[in-house]
Amino acid sequence: MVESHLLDLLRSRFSAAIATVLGDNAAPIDPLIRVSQDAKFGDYQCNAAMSLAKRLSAKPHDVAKRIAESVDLGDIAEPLEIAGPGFLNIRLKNDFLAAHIADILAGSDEFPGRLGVAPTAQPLRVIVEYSSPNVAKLMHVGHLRSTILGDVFGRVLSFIGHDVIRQNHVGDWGTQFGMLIAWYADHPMPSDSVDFLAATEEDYKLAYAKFREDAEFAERARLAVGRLQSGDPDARCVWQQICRASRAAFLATYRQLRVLLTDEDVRGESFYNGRLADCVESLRRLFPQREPGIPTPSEGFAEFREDAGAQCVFLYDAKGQPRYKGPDGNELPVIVQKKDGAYLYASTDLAALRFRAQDLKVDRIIYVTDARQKLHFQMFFGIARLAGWAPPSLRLDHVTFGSVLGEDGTPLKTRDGQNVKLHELLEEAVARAAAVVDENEARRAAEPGYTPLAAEERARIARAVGIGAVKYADLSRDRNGDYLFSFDRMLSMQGNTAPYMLYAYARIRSIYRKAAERDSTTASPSARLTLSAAAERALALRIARFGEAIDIVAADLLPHVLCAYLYDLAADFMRFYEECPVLQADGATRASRLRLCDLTARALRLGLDLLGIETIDRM
RNA sequence: GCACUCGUAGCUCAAUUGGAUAGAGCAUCGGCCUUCGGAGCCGAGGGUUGGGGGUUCGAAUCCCUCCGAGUGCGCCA
Repeated sequence: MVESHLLDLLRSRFSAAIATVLGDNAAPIDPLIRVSQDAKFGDYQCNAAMSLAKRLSAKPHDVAKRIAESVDLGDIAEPLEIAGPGFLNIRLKNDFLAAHIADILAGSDEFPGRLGVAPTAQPLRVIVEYSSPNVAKLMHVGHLRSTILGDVFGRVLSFIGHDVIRQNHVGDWGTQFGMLIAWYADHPMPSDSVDFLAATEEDYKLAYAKFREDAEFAERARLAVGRLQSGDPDARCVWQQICRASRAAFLATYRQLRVLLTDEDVRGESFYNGRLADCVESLRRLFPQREPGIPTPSEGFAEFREDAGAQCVFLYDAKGQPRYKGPDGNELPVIVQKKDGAYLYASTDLAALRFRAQDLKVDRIIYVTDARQKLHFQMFFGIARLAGWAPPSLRLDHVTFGSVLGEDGTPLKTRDGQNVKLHELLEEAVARAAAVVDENEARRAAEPGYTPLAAEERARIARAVGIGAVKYADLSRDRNGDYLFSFDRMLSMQGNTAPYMLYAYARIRSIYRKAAERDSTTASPSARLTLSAAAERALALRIARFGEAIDIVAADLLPHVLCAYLYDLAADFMRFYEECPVLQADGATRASRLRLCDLTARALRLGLDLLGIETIDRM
């Protein structure tokens, strides 16, 4: 086994030592290896002694001593230090650390370009369902987090080696199309321009107003729903035009956002239309009303029955009590078919899950939607499990996130209370970034020997910084909470922001440009690394820990952990940059430092790429 | 009423899922430009982790209980 991470390596060494201490037939114990919070406690620490003390009826300090005597770290760490009640502080040898990042991470290992991250031993087929905007409407801030987060999950899981299927579950079906079809029978449809969605969104508002005022129009709209669903060519033609133009607009936004979703990832609600009736009938068969007196299974059960004219599934726990209740205290059903016969999103989600499990044969489905839909997903997962459509081997995750709030702490809206259009928000971010770039250029123009940036390159930088800032600001927060949107903070150079990270990267590129100008010696892959300065060592250790962050993001779907790592990496580099001259250093030191720069740049670029953020050589 | 999320420095956020003296950025105050990009770096002050109990070697983290904020709860998605 390749112990690509230092953490893995230490775990296995300490597990062996603890096994020795405990004796032969003891169950394996987690060695509790943690990263030390303070450099004076070493690089890592083993915290197992305290918890083992009681079990061995010995003093924690003595247990720590026995572990320290048993563990084989001669080649990788300085002698262990026992501190406090029984902490074992581990300080890696400089030579080992240098060799580790040079050999394992530099691409001479079996996973070149992966910075030491090995592909998973158990690749799974994973669906990531995200973004999911509504056809005939502009995307707004409400779609931002799902789109950005879902894209990172797809990138990271794919990087880890899983077979990722992206699904854009767009809202392209439903009663609103009746109104639009009826409306466009009397009015021209907007052309497939960039403003198509803005126009259809306005038309929808007009159609909806007319629907409520004009009984004749309302009737035609209702009939149009039926015509669409029964495949009437005219109705379908209008619908298809709307869907096609909408998709083109979505794709433009995805390109702008550097999101990987393509036209082929679109599998809208309409796709499942033909499967809904069978889905509901299957539920009716699977969940008959229970005879009284039959013992309830431990996992609970479901009942299918009509209630107030709607076809419903009711969920019960192991005691036969309703799992969910409404505000009136009555049991709360999942409605799978309305009293007028129409289907709802619960039926669509169930049909989609069946399709994915049976036809796409996936091992895991990740739904990226906001936290407000939590109850829906709990109920829907519950039905899918009880129906057997989601067997225990199929992992289901509802990845939730909070709302985007404005500076006043309320959900982000325009002054007139409208949703903020996504393209407008992104354009403003790029415009603000461009202003900063221009300001910086104007200041630096006075510097001797400065070659100004071409207008085209300035624009490219502004896009990378502006879009990167919006994405990074979102991703760097723990997704569970709401998050305060602030252009000023996200475009700030200080702190955990995209510009700070991009600046660190650009500084490294600048060193390489300068090195190439002066003479041709840049980093040679065989250069020996020496870590004599504190800043060199700290940077090297940070680089070696790249895989730890990736592991956490992949396991817990928490991108902010990767952001925090990259911030620490960039900050470590900045300190190194201040303390350790690279190009002025001579011979071996210079080669070694160039190597550190190269590794830092690679880690930053790969990390940011997994976050869907573009790096730039100058800014 | 029930359920979920959250409450950490004046502000915006972390805390490797139970580890040592709770860390960053902003703001405030003070240092560093004849050296590779100062969009930078270093330092100082700033905390009863909403309150109170409990669990244990050890709690921001787990349990109970109050307080406060947000969200959801039958035919929208």
